Amino acid sequence: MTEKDQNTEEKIKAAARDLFHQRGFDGTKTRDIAEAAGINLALMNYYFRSKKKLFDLIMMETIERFFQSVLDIIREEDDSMEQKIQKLTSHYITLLKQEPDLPVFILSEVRSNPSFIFDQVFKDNDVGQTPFFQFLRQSIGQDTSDPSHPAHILLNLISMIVFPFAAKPLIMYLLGLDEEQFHHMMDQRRELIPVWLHKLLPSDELPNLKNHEN
Amino acid sequence: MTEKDQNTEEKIKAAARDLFHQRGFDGTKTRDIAEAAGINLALMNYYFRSKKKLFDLIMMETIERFFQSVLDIIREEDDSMEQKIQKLTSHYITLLKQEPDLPVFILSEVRSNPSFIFDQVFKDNDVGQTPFFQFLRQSIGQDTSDPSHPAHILLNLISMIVFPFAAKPLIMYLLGLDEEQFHHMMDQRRELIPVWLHKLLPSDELPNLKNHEN
DNA sequence: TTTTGATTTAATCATTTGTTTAAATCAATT
DNA sequence: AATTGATTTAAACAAATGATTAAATCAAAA
Repeated sequence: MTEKDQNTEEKIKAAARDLFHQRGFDGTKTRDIAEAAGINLALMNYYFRSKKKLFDLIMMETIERFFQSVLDIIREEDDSMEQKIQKLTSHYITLLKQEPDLPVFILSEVRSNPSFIFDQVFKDNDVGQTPFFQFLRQSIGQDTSDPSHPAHILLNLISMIVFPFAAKPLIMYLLGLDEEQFHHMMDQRRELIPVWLHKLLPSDELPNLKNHEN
Repeated sequence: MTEKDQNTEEKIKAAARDLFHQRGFDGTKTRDIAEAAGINLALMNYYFRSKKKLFDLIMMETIERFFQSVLDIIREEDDSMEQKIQKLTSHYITLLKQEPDLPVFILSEVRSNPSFIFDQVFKDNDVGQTPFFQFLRQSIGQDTSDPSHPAHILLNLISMIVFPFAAKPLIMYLLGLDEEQFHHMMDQRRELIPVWLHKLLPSDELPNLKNHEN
């Protein structure tokens, strides 16, 4: 692996990542990747064996990058639940402003491949084994018709953060926004979502979400 | 157009709709459609000219079907805003429980084609020309940092309704739900979302969303 | 400088994929 | 029953697509 080779490999990965994120696996052609990376068609197979293997690599890196932050933020024991919510909201709005294609890419590729993608990524980092998620799953057994049930509240948090980016072109079209106005609205949601989430809870103490702090 | 012909045409459309909704345009092969419909490959071209034309037809019908209800519900002048919210929530949760593929299908196909899909559908029904959307667009010019700004509140409503279905496989995986538990949670959200939305507003009168009723 | 191994290229291959064609079949009318 | 037009079929085509090959190029080591 000389300097140039590494360079070529990275150029291919970067171009492939862009295209896969924008157009998905089926919508991306090997010749598109080669052209976007400025390399010979055969080099894609030389470095990554096949389109599918390249895709799997990028998919794994993408999922890992996307979900790693949840872990980091949730595990920080010095933060209160409110602080965690603020950090999650802020982090993901920043991320999605830069890469608005991520939600639809992940969701549309997950519908074909099922859980096996996540088994791969989550078994190493065991997101699911976090006290937070254990608490969540255990609470599923209980009455989920409670308006402040943790599963619903979490769903609402994720929905309010992610959906506007997933539906970005549609929202811009329907509300008649330009790129700048859209970003401005998302910046406002960075402050507003924690406020809204707080209103969804019965008291100031967030009794249903607090499980291992204060 | 004899009885049998109409039948064939409908069989093709039904099979194509299923496959396009599940796998998108690029992921659906003409031979898959033929096999699923139980017809000869050439009949797809005989009845619909090309895969693209068949797709465009189905896309238009799907979008129209999906958004027609918004219009019907929003335009009903005898309903208060709270009633409209209840009707919207209930209607779309019923629809998405039956067809959970719709959100990802629409969002992933819209990312390639831009607004031109909606121009087609919305110019006839002029969703955008509804007093509701005119009010919305006009209010964009004003201070959108207001926590109860209509654009944000509407975004939250749509997000809370649609996102859980868009992310259905992921949510089932992370929360460890089976199909029945997931549907049960969605049924609960039918009642809960209007309650939550109400909490996001400053007073009982929903001052920012009421524009042409009581 | 020569050698060696890695990298890059142009050309080609085999398969998949969307579409067409010409003949066969069917169903209604004469 | 024969005719007519619509529908269905099997076969084939051309282009697109993912992958491979053999030769050319390059860069470092001998």
